[in-house]
Amino acid sequence: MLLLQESFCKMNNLHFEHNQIEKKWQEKWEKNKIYTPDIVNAKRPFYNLWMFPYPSAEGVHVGTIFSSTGSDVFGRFQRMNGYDVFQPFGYDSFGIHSENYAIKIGETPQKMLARTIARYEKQFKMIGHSYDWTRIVNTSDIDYYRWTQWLFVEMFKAGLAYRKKAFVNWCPGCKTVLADEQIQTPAQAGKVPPGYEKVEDVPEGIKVCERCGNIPEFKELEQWFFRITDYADRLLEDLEKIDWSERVVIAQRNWIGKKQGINITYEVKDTKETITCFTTRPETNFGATFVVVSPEHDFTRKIVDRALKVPEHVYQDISKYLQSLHNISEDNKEKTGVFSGFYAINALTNQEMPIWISNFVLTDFGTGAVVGVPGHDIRDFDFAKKFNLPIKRVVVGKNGNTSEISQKDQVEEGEGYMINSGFLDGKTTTDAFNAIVDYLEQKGLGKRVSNYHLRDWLISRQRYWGPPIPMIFCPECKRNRKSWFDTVSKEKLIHSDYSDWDHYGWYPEENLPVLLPVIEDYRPKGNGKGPLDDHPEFYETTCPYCKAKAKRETDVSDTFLDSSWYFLRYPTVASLSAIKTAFDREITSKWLPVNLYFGGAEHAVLHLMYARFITKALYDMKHIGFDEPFPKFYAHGLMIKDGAKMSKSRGNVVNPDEYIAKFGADTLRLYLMFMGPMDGYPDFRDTGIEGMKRFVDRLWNIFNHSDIFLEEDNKKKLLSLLNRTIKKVTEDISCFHYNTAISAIMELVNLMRDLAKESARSGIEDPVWRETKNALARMIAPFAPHLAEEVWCEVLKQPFSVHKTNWPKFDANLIKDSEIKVIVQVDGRVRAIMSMRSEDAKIKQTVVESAYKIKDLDKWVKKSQVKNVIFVPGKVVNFVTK
RNA sequence: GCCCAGGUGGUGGAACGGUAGACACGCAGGUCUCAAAAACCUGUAAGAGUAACAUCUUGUGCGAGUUCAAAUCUCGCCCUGGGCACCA
Repeated sequence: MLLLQESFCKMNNLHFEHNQIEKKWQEKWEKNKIYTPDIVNAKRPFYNLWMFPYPSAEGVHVGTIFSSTGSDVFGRFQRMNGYDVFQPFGYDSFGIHSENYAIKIGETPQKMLARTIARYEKQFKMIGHSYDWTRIVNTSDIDYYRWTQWLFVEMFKAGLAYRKKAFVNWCPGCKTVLADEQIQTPAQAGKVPPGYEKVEDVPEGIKVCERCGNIPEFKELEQWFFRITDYADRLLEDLEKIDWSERVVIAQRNWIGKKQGINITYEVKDTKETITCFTTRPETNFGATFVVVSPEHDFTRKIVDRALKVPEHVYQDISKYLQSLHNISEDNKEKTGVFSGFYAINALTNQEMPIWISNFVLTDFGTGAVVGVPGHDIRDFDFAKKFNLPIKRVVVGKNGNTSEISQKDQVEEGEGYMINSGFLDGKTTTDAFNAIVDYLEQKGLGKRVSNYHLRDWLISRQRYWGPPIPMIFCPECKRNRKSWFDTVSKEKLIHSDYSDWDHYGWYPEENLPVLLPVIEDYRPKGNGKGPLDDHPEFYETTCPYCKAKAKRETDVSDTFLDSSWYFLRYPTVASLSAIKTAFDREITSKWLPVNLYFGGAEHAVLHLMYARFITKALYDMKHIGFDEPFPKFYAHGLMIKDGAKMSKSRGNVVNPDEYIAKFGADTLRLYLMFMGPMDGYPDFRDTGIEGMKRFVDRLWNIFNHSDIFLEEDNKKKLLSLLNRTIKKVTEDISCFHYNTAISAIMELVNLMRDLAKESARSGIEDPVWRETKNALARMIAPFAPHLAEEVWCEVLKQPFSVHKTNWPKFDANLIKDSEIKVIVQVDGRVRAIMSMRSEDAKIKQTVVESAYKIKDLDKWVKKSQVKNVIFVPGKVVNFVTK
């Protein structure tokens, strides 16, 4: 026995030689294509999708691996549950990130990407993910972006793409347009804008260019837009029918920002003019005392143009005021204003309300005009105070809750007076709202409307590295106009947003792609045009319809368009039909919608919104048969380092390569998954990874112990824990609680280790021991795929591959313990723990009786004192004396 | 200002009405060794208490409440992280 104990210690000194073993299996998996499902004939398709990365120059960091491993664990789990798992991989390689880095290192994006993609592939293969490497999608490939262009054309044909002048973010440092996501707070960007010393000195609300730290300006440019606002209601309503992480649903709901209200039209005294104001609180309109229009409002323009006559001194005041606004910088949010000289009539009260012109009102929200109800709105109140306008409150009945207003006390001090609207008494705010809106609509004074926070999607980029927008401007052509009429409803055609829409035509589908030419001067120019605008050999063309001289669009599309449909491309990409279509109809209906989408919550209102929109548009065009791309989306958290998001500019990026080399991919995977819950924000520290390496070695040692003889009770003990572990691990993986799944496995391994120590015998292996190892190898497979495969094939001598075997099943009968613990409480405090037969523990009388027999219990309670006994079968008995 | 997610040992975290701190990391002591590393064993919320056990008390950001029983449910605060924000 002593000798065997010694041999156990020796055995425990075995190390899992990850370097050779991991590489060996990675090669064998790829060679045998075990992760490549039969796309056409698969019986139980499961599309397991991870948000594809953009191949950044710094390579993969551990934060990326935290996320991708989370997805991979689930894919491997489902594969072992008998699904034909399709887990593809690709690169979001067209776009501003890639281009910016190429500029920085003075190389073309094409050259730079060839290198970074090769590096990414190598790194991802080292981690041992079960990707189908035969179906790579790369958004900058011609075979991909020709279909992105096709998608653009389809959107245009459906009336969902249009041009208008718009203000865009312009970085004076980089001399280029910036995407919204490139504008960050100085703290996020880690950059201090010019004129400030430290990040802390910069006032709140100022955002900067993530690259150079300059404060972006607004610049008016003519741009292509996608009409996502047409889908606002559906994007909102369909949130109900998808199973997404709740926080992402809430983020989308807020981003769409639907507000129901009414546009009330007021007549302007002594003119034929009217002013329409949007309000969500019409029930308080009896308390309206003024109207404010924005400096850009038509009414203001009419005064400036002297179409509306005002006394000369008023005109001068207004001119002076408008002039002063030009000197106010973007970040100066001080409210100023000037009286317009006119009055609007409140039809509800027949009162005259002075009309003011002020930067208090936003031009592009609602109608650009606001009715001021200072008795019920804090900002209206501030405005009224500042310019000495009257303040009125609307009386509220007992049940009404209309009067939650912070400045109530001030108002009641005598600043204003109360009036009774008759619409509020005894009503809730909603009832009052509906009553007044019905009333106003009947009288023809207003119209129910909804306003949204969501804006149309600005799709043009004055950049080089993206798909050229496949449009042609033909000064002559009328034929396009005809086609345009055929496909688009009249209502959309007369939309004032179109400037010269009737001269734009799409590039015929059969002529796609519009190739992005290889040019040397690909840097952004800073004059509001893309680099392609310097290349007549690119933009000079003939109209495909009338053969007149025409000009190509020289802007490229937003990178989010590339990623808004990539999941449709994956299943088709390796097939023959991929040359002829963006996505094969049949294959698409077999594999989509995506069964599980796994990715970061940071894309909540960008990628995830755009992808839903494009899917709905394609559904309406009858290209696909579903209108939600991701019925199930799991939002994982984000790995943190030293309290901040990992990023190169912060210098806190952790490269996984050295950890993989030193500890192995399995150890790193286990470590990352064990750090905390998948939706958390774990701070990466390498102090614990050695402990995980120890666990991997311990596992390896356990598997290499076969000389184990188990006593009967140990056998029972092991079987019971094994089955419980299978149950727990199965449940935990199903809901992405990987950290507790791993700890359950650790508990099983700890028991095995204890048993191995006391049960070593030479030449005998207990069947229970072997069964346990067999199940353990399969349970560990999603987390440590290499170790599991090595053990499965080389130690347990099972047929290749563990990743294609069945997930272990538990036997509910073996989980039941014959002895269970019952907690004995007195007044809710634990005073004893009884061990008893599980059948007995379910019977109240038996439990109570045995509890009374416990020595020392009378220290806490006497039978005579007990007023009540609470009994939870098999768990608790509580003696209540109070 | 609004919305969301969180506050549990020295650390990451478990438990999410029924033994708070599972599982780890770290630390301390020990075994083995000439020594070290590796491996293994023991201890580890705080306090009281004991020769040593036993045992008790207090503890899940703060304050109330519901309950036989609260980290968990309810209400009100405080703090941290994230998102949105001149949105009428």
